[in-house]
Amino acid sequence: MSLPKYQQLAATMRKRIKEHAYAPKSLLPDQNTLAKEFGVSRLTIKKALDGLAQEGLIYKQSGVGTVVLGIALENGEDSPAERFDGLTKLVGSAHVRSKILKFDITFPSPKVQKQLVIGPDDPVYDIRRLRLIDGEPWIIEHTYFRVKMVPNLTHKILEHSIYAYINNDLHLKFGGAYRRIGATLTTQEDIDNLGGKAGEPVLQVEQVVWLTTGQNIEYSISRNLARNRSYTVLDINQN
Amino acid sequence: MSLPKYQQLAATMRKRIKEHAYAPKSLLPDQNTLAKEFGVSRLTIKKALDGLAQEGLIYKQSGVGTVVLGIALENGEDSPAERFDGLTKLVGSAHVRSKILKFDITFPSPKVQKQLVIGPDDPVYDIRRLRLIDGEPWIIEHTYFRVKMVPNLTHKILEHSIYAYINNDLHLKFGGAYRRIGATLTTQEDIDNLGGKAGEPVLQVEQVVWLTTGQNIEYSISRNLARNRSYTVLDINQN
DNA sequence: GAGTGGTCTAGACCACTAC
DNA sequence: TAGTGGTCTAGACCACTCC
Repeated sequence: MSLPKYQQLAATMRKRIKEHAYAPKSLLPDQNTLAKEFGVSRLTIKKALDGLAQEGLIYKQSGVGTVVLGIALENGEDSPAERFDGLTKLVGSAHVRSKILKFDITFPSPKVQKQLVIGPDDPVYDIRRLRLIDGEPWIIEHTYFRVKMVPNLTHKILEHSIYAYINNDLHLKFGGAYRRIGATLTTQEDIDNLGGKAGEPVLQVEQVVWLTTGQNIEYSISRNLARNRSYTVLDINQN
Repeated sequence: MSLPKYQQLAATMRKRIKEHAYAPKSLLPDQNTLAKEFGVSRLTIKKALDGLAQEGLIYKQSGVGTVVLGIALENGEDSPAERFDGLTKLVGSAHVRSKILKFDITFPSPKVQKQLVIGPDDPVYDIRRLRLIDGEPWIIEHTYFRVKMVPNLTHKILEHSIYAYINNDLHLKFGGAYRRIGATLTTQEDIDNLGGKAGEPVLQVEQVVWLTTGQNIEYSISRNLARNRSYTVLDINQN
């Protein structure tokens, strides 16, 4: 337990809320009372509550108090952090397999140059993988990595988790991603690999991922049959 | 100017970053230096920087410093706050018109009961609107509001902005939303109203909106032709 | 070892809500 | 008027990175 106090407090409070030790729609004890109970300063309590507010578990209103919401609970743990762990960690590596459809090095097309903010002479890996969950075809991923930033990719790595390689072996950290979600129809490749029919709707997620250094590392397009997966977002209104 | 100091500081720093007074990829002055420059405590500086980090403008690394990223800039201001202002405010009320396709009161179906967490006897408005931007059909919205929470809806309100009515007249505040984005094909209604063809892909956004009190207020399904609009997400990796 | 950001405290004042 | 959460300070110690 070397977590900072405010995170430990947040965990405790989260547990109490989920176990309804604090009833939904009721007011939490005020921050001074909580500070005394836990033997910490009020600011530390506030910081813990700030985190819970961002998760949508509580709502704080000056002059009134802190209300227990308990809504985000029902919509299935949608921790934003998991978004950067890749499919393998999300579903569990035991269930995911990858079939490599293409593994090339090329110079980037103008579109890829623009997305990765690189010049035409900066080579990229051009990868196409079919991701299977429990043997069922699920997603086609078309990914471009800068060779300079993700060197020495191998078939072996591609068959497992690229993200694990980037995090654990290259020690690179994801800073964020920009995603565009759209609807399209099946292409011949979708039909061949995903088992779709002609004219079936397909959900497409286009994304640019960058590191904490601000450098773009990946541009990818993921496609799956609409009946297999949708994209969910939990949006908490700050202000 | 009655904004808190840390927000004013954040605004100043944001401006400096966007004007490249702090060059991208360079290190910001350290927090103690900034605290002296602005004549505030270090914690206030940190709070300002925390905000900028959440926007994806900078990245702070303990033991190193604070790097200027300047990436989110290019992807077009995607302020999450705007998500709760509705289409009218997003595009500008001068450009938006609404054609009311349906305006009823009914008892909720089992599905709507589940989404709004209400009983079968709690009446809801059943609204279908075609939203037009600059005269062009854009989105079909199928919306359910609890009558108890959004009383006295009129045709006049529906033709303008429901969200403005909820915020300004009812003084209710949105707490958050849960959205599911999926891909489907055109229905007959889409073809009739959006001008789509049969078998064309449609982007569908299903959402449940709740208030700061935790009560669900709205369940809605929005549909638009995939060629007209996609859904974008900016995702910053916390940790 | 020097410098960075992260955490934490004790105490203070403020704006807001409610009665 | 009393109580709430929001802000802010000055000062302290820590873990971490880099030289």
